[in-house]
Amino acid sequence: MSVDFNANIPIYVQVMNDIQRKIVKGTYRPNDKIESVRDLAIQYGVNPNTIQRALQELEREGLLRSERTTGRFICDDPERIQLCRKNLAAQFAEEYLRNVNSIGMTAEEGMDLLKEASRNRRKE
Amino acid sequence: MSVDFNANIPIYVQVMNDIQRKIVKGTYRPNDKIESVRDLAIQYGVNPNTIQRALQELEREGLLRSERTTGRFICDDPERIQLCRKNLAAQFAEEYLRNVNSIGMTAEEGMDLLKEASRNRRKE
Amino acid sequence: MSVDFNANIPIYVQVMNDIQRKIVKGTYRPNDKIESVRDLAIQYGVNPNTIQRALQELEREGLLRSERTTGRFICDDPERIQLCRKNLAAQFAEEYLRNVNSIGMTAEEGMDLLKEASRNRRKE
Amino acid sequence: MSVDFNANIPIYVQVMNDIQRKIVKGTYRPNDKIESVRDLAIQYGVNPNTIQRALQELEREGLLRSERTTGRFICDDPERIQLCRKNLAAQFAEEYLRNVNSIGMTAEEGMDLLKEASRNRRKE
DNA sequence: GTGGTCTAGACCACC
DNA sequence: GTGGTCTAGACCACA
Repeated sequence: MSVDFNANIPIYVQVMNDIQRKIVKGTYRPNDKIESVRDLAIQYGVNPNTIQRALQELEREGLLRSERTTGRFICDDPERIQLCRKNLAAQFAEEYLRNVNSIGMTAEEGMDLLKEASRNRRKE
Repeated sequence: MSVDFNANIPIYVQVMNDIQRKIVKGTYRPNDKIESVRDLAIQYGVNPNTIQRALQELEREGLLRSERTTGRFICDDPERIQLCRKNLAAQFAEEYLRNVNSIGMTAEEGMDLLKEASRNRRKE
Repeated sequence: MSVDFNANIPIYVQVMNDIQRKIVKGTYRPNDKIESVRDLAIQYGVNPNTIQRALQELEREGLLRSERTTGRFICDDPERIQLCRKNLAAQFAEEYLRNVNSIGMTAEEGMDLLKEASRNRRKE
Repeated sequence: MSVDFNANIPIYVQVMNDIQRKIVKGTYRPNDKIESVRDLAIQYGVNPNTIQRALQELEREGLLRSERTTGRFICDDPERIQLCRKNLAAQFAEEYLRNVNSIGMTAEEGMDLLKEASRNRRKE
């Protein structure tokens, strides 16, 4: 649920991804006002500048828009969000296939592997 | 096939992953002698220090062993390599499930997505 | 025709420019009564404070005068308005020359460029 | 030649524009190494972070590329730079036409105005 | 109170 | 020495 700050990946990217996923998942809905930079900084336990940067990147991607002095808002175009969701999903699948392929597995083996992993997950 | 150096991931990690995958994939076979640091540096087009570090990490994981004067060799224990392969594969699957989940997809949807991506790949 | 609120330029400046241009263009004629702050706020879709500030600046420039209880009026001196128009025009030309110059174009090339842009505009 | 810091425009944008123009103008040539962030910060008399941001934006536009630990380089694709130059020029012309139009001048009057301004400039 | 900009200063991995 | 990240803290215009 929360974000780990252990990794090699810059914090602002982690925050960015987290928010992006909340948008495409629907946790944030189109046209919602997002929390202020300062509030998000407290929530994530990082510096406001770090949040600022994450939000700027999302703005550039068109998932957010900022209205000066009133706050930042989730993009109000559901299609754009859906497109982003599809892109993300395709990206995940592509990465997975590339990964299994790189260790000499066919896509079919990759599918079986996934089924098993999925079963294991359910048990936990 | 080759390694991208655009990414944010340190080059030595990219090299390390590439070699690791060649080992579990069988491109390098158990007990094979691996190319010299100097040769690998030329192959990958990077600084020898970078190769050095990548190989050190692989040694630490037990996939390589170095013999002082004769060079570095692939681990001669096929089981260890198989284990590593399984671990990698499980890791990939786990990551994929975590990803699709984070954008509100079930494992089933993830499977379908994968099938489609797999079909698209074949066409290319 | 209308005013964009995307830009980085403060809204009150945008409004100010818009009104100023309407004055020098003749949309507002000398001695005309301008709409009330409240009405302009509705027209532009912004906060009345924003309009208030824009009008104050125009007063300072002498293009408007306010009469306490009856409202604000366009300056009644046509010469003053003409002067303002010339200044604006010269400012535009100066800026354009500075711009093309900064990317290594001569004034002549700038003229040609303009002709072409003018043709393209007409087509749209 | 130098950059003014009076304006309302953020410093990083001013720096960005200045460098962009030097690139399209040819002051920086394709594949040139640009000065380090620290050096540019001294040259422009601003904080290194400010330079950092300006360069990042230029990278995003594809005019620069950064190679970790070795420095930043001007884009090595002359076509891309030419394209950028044309875009800038068209943008300037478009802006000028919009401006003169907004005060009720035709494109022809705008051309004449420009000729005059150009003559005045030469005299200075 | 909001987003935006800027500074000063620090630390890091990489080469 | 290079780019990159992050923090802490400040100030500003805007509504």
